[in-house]
Parts: sequence; structure tokens; C-alpha cells
Amino acid sequence: MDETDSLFQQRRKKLEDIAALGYDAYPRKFDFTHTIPQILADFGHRSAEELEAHRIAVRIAGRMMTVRPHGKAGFAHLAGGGAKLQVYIRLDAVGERDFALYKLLDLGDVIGVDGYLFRTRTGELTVHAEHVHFLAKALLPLPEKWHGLTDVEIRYRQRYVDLMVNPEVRVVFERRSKIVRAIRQFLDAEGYLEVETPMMQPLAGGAMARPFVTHHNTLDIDLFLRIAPELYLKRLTVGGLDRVYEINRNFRNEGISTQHNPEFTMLEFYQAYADYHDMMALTERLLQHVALEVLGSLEFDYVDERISFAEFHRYTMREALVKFWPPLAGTGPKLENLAEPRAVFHWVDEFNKAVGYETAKPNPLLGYDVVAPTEGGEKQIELPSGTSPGEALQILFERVAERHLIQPTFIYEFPLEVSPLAKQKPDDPNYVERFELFVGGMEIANAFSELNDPKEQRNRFLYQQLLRDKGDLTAHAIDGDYIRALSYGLPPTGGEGIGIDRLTMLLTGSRSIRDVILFPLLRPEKPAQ
RNA sequence: GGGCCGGUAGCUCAAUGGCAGAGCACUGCCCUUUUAAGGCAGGGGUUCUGGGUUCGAGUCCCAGCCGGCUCACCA
Repeated sequence: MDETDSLFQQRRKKLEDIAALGYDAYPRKFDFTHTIPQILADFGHRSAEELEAHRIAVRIAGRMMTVRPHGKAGFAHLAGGGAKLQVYIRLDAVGERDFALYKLLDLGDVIGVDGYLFRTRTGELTVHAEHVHFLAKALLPLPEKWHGLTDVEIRYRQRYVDLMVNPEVRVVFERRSKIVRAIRQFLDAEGYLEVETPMMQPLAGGAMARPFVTHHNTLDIDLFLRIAPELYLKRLTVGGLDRVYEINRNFRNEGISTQHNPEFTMLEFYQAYADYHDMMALTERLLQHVALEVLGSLEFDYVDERISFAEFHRYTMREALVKFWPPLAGTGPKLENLAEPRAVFHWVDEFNKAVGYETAKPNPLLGYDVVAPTEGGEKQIELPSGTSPGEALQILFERVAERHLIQPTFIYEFPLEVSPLAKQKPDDPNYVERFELFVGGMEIANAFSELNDPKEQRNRFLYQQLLRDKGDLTAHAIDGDYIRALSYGLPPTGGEGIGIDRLTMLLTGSRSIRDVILFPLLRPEKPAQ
């Protein structure tokens, strides 16, 4: 903002002139009779004759978005409540003083108008002004009225301007609010209790991620912003809160992308006496409820895809690998080829042979098929030394299958090594009772039968500690009190996390997580000179 | 962090290495049913920053800052 800017100075002068006319430059309140959406809903269908025969007096407020002066009269559109309504201001109707005020108004000013409804010659519902009230001045000019504001940086930094001039932005955040409301509605009806657990934790547990660190002065201790509420919520289940959920922020000190913001909103819920199959069924019902409440339909468009919540697909992680194996990388594994855990390394090599190359084409000079490296193509999978078979399987799965999971798909049976808090399958201890839900190529949910054996949990933590010692900063820390809590007996429990931001992306057709977060994290602006 | 692309008036965008422009917004005048209102006249620029090449740089080169996309990491 540049207060020396001539437009700013000009408008400040006009504000002084408005005050000189006897208007309060910053009045305290304004009693309106209708919001603009109310007027459109209540009177939007009345004909010109009806409005003339039966005059409706209204008093409205809004931000002036357009203005069309005509000498001693003028039209303007006021925006409010996500809608717009035209007002007609003429000298002989509002008087000299209000008309002088109108002449001093700029686009962006907030005004009140009272008058009566009528239809113009072109048929537009309009308020015929009898009084104009000054409510607030826009000292800074609005973006261009036709193209609006497109500079994404300014849109995120100055969301207030974005919201003023890009109506679809408001729709996204109204819908986000509806989504969260529908989730609460559903879980409350299922007998869940909404709780709040610490955002500042002495140990950042419940997920694999690098945390943010902060410091409490009086206690003189470092604290971590939570990466997940998981371990606290399960402590509550130990305590007898059999169905709990929390919708709140998680913080992860990781990269920023179209799918990642350092702080993001997560729903986590835990249900005693349930396993991961129950959670799958619950997830289907929850998402169907949300879609119907918010969209009125189980189907919606996301980017270029038509997505349906009517049916949820199910594959084990290994089945997905087999099914979605890229043809370019050979015939790929069969299910029995993946039975032995270490076999996955062979298939990572097979995958890598094909990555980053164009489709093979017969080359007449050489007499055999060649593949050419693609420019800026994807990279090969590089496994750090010491990568476990389970980690390799998950990495390979993500590279091979994730992009294909457009329709809602549960991927279940995760490797033990990447799941320190999930219960093993009774018939195969290398895998756990865990699933993730993918929609639109994004991971939306993560759930499992909660590991409730304190001895096994300690061993899992010790394995994580080994990873930490080897330099894996995302490996889970040992949480002694959590093991103590489990030692009091955690009922068999199913638990799940759903990313609210990503769910909102799906249901609003947003390509970037920044479009569903009002103030996404950006590098701070340079201080003004 | 790597790769690619971008940054010009308040906003949206132009400008072969040769006088920095248009539309909207703004100012003045005209206009009492317009709607991207209209007509006439006008004001407004550290071309992201700093170097360099050149007679001459918005344009070419180098470095930096900021942003977007993408890859990696992650949810």
C-alpha cells in the first residue's frame, strides 16, 4: 500500500468532502431491512406491475461494485452476501445532499440505500433510492471490473480483495463450511463426541512427519506443534470415550505443494469395538452423507473427471500394484510374485527401467525398438540404502498406482514397517489392518485397526527409534505415556483420519490446496519501505 | 532443494535492441431507466532489484528477490 499514491490521496480528499457534507466518515451501524440475497429470494420473481401496484420499501447495505452515471442520475450495483443488486439514484428522488454524496463515491465504497423496489426498462430488479447512506470508504482502488484479480500471489496475500471481486471464491469457502458441518452432523448422529486435544505437544506423535518446534518460556521447555491428534484421541478411548472425533489443525514441517500446506485441517475419529473393515463401511456412509448434504448428489466433476461416491473400489496394495503396472515396464508382477517381501526390490528395478522414457518405437536403422528419454520426465525410484521391503512396496505403489485412483478406492493391507500404530493381520504379520482412501489421485483418508498391545507397541516404537538413529527425522518418537495408557487396556478400536482440505478440493473442483485455505502460508512480504 | 515459466500504470495486458502503449479504473465537462452505459478532453511509469554488453536495454547476458507449475518429500 502506498499512501502517497495519487489515487489514495484523491480518495482521502473525497472522504473529507463527504464529511464536509455532514456525513460521518466512519459511522457506527446501519439497520437494514433485508440482505441482498433475501431481496433476490423474496422479490426476484415479482413483475414490474406487481412491484408498482404494491410498493416494497427496503433498506440495504453493500459494497459498490459498478457505477453508471447519467448526469443527474445513475445506476450502481451493490454487492453483499455473495449477491448483487442494482440501485438507481436520481437527484430529484434523493435530494441535493445525497446526490452530492453519490458524486463523491468510488467503486469499492460501502453504502446503504433505502427506497423501494422496481424494475427498469430492461427488467432488472432495482432499488429506487430515496436516501443514500455513507458507510465506509475504499481508499484503495478495486481491481479491474471485467478481468478481476488474477494474480495468484495477490489473491492469496490479500484474500479480502479476492473475496470482493471473485464471487466463486466465496462459494468455495461457503461449501467448505458446509462440508465440515455435514461431517459433524453425521458423526454426532453416530454417537461420537467431539473433543479437542493438545496442539502443543512435548512429543510430536501419531504420524510420520517433521514437526515445528516452539518454546514455552515459564516451563522453559520446547514443545512441538502437533503433527496428529492420534495418540491423545486413543488415550481418550482408553478412558472410556468410545467414540471421539476432532476436527482441527495439524502442522507438518514439510514441503509446500498443490496438495500440501504446512498447516492443514484433519478429521480424526476413533470407534471402540470396531476394526478397519467397519471404518471402511463408515467412511463410505460418511462421504456419501457429505456429498448429498453439500452437493445434493453422489456424483461430481473434479478437474477432468466425473467422480461418483456411489461405489467404492477395494484393492490390497499388492493387488493395485499388479492391476496398475505400467505396460511400458513389462508384464509386471503377479500377486504370487509379491508374496515374498523382498521380491519388491526386483519390481522397483523393473519399474525404473521404463521410467522417463517415451513409448518404444521401431527404429528402421537399428532394426529394433528403442525408447527415448522424455524431457523433464519423471525420475526413477531411488531407494536409500537400508530401505525396508515394506517401505519399498509403499513407494512403488505410490508411483505405480496412485495416479490411477480417480474413483474412490480403498487400498488396504499396508506393510508393517510403514505402519507403527496399526494392528497386524492375524494370518500375515508382515502386513497390517490398514487402508487409505484415494479419490481423484489424492490420498483422502488413512485408517486402521489400532494396535492395542502395549508390548508390541513398544517394539514398534523401538523399531522407529532405530530409523531415527539412522537419521530419519520423520520416524516416530517413543511415547512412554502412550504405552502406559495402552497398558490399562485399549478396547479393540478402529481409527481414521480424513484430510478436510483435500476433501474440500474434491467437492469444490479446486486444483490447489491453496484455493481451499483462506490464508495459505506464503513467504512474508518484504517490509514496506 | 532441482527443472521449466513468469514479474511493464491501481487492475488486465501490449511493445524487431530505437520516443513505454491500450482497455478498465482515476480527473474535468455533457448526459434522469443504464448495465463491460456512452461522448469529448486529460493525468498517471524506479518496466521486480543490482550489475554487465551496447551509440542506445522493457527487450540481450550475469546475479539476486518474489511468484506459479512441476519433480523430490509428505497427507
